[in-house]
Amino acid sequence: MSTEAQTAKEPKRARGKLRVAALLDAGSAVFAEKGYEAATMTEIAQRAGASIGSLYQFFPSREALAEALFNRYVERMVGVLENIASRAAGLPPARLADQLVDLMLDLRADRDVAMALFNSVAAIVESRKPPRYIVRSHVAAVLRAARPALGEQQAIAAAMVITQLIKTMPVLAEAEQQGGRGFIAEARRMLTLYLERILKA
Amino acid sequence: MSTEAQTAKEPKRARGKLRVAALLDAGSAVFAEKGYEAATMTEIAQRAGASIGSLYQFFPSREALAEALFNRYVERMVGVLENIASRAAGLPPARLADQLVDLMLDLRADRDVAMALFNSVAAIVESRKPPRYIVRSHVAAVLRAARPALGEQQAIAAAMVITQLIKTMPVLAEAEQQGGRGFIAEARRMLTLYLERILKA
Amino acid sequence: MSTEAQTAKEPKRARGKLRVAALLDAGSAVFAEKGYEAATMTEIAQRAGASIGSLYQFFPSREALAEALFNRYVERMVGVLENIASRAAGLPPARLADQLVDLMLDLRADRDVAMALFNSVAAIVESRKPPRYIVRSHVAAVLRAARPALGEQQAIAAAMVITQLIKTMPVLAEAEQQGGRGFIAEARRMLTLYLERILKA
Amino acid sequence: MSTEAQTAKEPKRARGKLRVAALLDAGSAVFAEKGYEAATMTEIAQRAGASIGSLYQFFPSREALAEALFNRYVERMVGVLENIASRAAGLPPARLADQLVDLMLDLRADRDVAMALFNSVAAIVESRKPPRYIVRSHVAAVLRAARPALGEQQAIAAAMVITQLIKTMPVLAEAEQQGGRGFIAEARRMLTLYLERILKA
DNA sequence: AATGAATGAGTCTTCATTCAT
DNA sequence: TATGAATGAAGACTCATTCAT
Repeated sequence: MSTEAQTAKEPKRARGKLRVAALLDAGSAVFAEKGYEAATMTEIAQRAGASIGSLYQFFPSREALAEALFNRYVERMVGVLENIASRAAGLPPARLADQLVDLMLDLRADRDVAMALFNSVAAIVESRKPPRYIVRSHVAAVLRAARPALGEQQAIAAAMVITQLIKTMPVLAEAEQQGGRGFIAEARRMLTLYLERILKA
Repeated sequence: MSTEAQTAKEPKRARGKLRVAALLDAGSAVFAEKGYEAATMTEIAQRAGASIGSLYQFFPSREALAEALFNRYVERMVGVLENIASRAAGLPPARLADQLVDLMLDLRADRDVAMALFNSVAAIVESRKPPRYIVRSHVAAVLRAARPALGEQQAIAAAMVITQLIKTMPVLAEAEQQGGRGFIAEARRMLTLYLERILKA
Repeated sequence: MSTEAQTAKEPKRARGKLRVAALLDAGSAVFAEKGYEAATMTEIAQRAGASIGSLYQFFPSREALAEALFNRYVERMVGVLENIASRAAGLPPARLADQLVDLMLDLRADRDVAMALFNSVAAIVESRKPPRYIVRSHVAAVLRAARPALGEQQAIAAAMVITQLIKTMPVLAEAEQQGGRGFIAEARRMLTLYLERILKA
Repeated sequence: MSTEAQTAKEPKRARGKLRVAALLDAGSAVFAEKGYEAATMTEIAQRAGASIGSLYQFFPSREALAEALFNRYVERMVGVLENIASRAAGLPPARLADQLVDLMLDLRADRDVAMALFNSVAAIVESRKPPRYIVRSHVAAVLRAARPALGEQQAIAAAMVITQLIKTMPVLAEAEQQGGRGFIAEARRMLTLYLERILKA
């Protein structure tokens, strides 16, 4: 209920850091598999090889764990987007489209957790602006790096749609694993067509 | 293996039919608001003005209710898509894009439930092929109605991506309600560009 | 809770009698299969091809149905025992033992329900004396018919043990169906030995 | 098919062991009083002075508790029977009969639970062979200890009937408490007569 | 009489969280 | 710090029984 999830405690020693990493990974896996509500702290602790008490030592509530996981996702995402932005100038649209598509394919696992958590966790939902807009604004930054003349409003609107489109990559990837053909290629095409229009002189 | 959720029971009297309709609407609202796991049968019954026993009379499990709701969504979606297909021949790409975008905006409420359920309900996940592919294949039918020369494989791949793109409309619509500008217009543009390429002679 | 189970309503017409018979048979089957607590009125009605309302028309409570079933068992039992008593004079012990053993084997199905109900139904438990002692006293009557000189107290004590022994016949019969050999024969032997001693001049 | 009830969890601390003992005793009492289906986990927990959560900590389901109780019964039974077997050689039939009768009278409480559970619990019913045959085979071992020349098949058949007979002791004992006379004595007589025949040279 | 919808108390079971050891 | 036992509110689901049609 209470909106303000206590934040995770910083581990002071190496042993603690390992434990925290294991707990985050376990949480990531379980949340992704079962969703936020259906995931249980007990299972997360078990999968990390820790006791339930130990889990609560570092993450004082399930919400705190979820938030930590979500932040990790946003940080990784932002890291990659900044990297893309730094290399965006002069990149042909098709190449830029590839980078954005591959970004989501690479971070697929992270995205699964993020999705599972996004609509469920109060602390995340209420601080919605930050995470959602952070990613979008970094996509906008990529666009403006590729074409500095682009207006800010236009960059934001375009970034919004692009963000939504590339978010669906994991679904397409899975559909291909199930035997589908050419889904991701088609998405690259759609994105390329759009970028050509947006970024053209 | 056999996760066969018992299916909804058909009401045999007038009163029952009204009840079922009210229960479906309540379920739709609650699932959409809270997600599958967090939604409680008690709240759904209350919101429909029924007792918990009455809810279980017609939907023998939460899963059965979810499934019924999902089916309702697919049916509505298919209905509209068939309608679009019947009028697709000769329609300019921009018009077709509008129809597809508006479809999702109109069925927004239904789609919210569908999203909430899709990844959570075993019965739906397991029968995933039908629902997911049903919508996709109807989008493909629209494309082939607009341009009969389109190859089947290509129609399917394009339909997949288009389906994913239009699925994000509700998010864009909500973002606009929160003050954003031009998101949906930008999505129409992306889709139009893509359709022009796909459907061009 | 209330100890006094309303008794079953008498059907006035032929159609009603058929229905009652079907309900009793269905009740017998379901109680025997699942036990008193686990048996549900709904299933009993269904198995009899009747609606739940129809079931309650004739048996105003689950307890009333159980009691009717139990009475039917006692009546059948008593009927056979009276028949045996009428032919008991001069019968060799081994023949008498056979009759008693066969009695239980023949009424096996009835006995399964009776067992399922005996310890569970308040109305039966509280009126315990009648049913339990009725059977026992009829066994005692058989003994005294076979040997009139037998004292009443002794006849009762012997009848008690004999009753308990023959009650186990269904178990032995089932064990033989599962591949066991000679169980019932051995029971006949035990009973014969005992009767020889009890009935000898 | 696989009705594998999760089994009881072993307590790892002293406090847990006390709890488990109290829970087993409470379960034993309640199951014996009300039968498997009618016994509620809430009442069992209350009677053990524990919270419902505490009960489920060690017995993850009602079935698991029942199974643990049943196993305890079989173990105790087997313990006594092995003791009897070790002293059976040369014992006169009347003494052996006494031992077997007293065994059931002593373990009366355990037997009441066992009876309550035997026909109700899937996990027990399905593993029926082990428990049922374990007791029977230990009775057979007693017989062969008393008379080594006894054939194995004959020992088993006799043990089956003897097992069934002595199982009825609790009923007889209760009937005597209600004012009856000589029931148990008569049962001893029946068993003695049978053993004299079975064990005679 | 027959039918089936309505009710809601009561059961089992789960799980986040706290705390003693 | 680590562990695991304790707690109890909460939720899914059942079912005997009643009643309107």
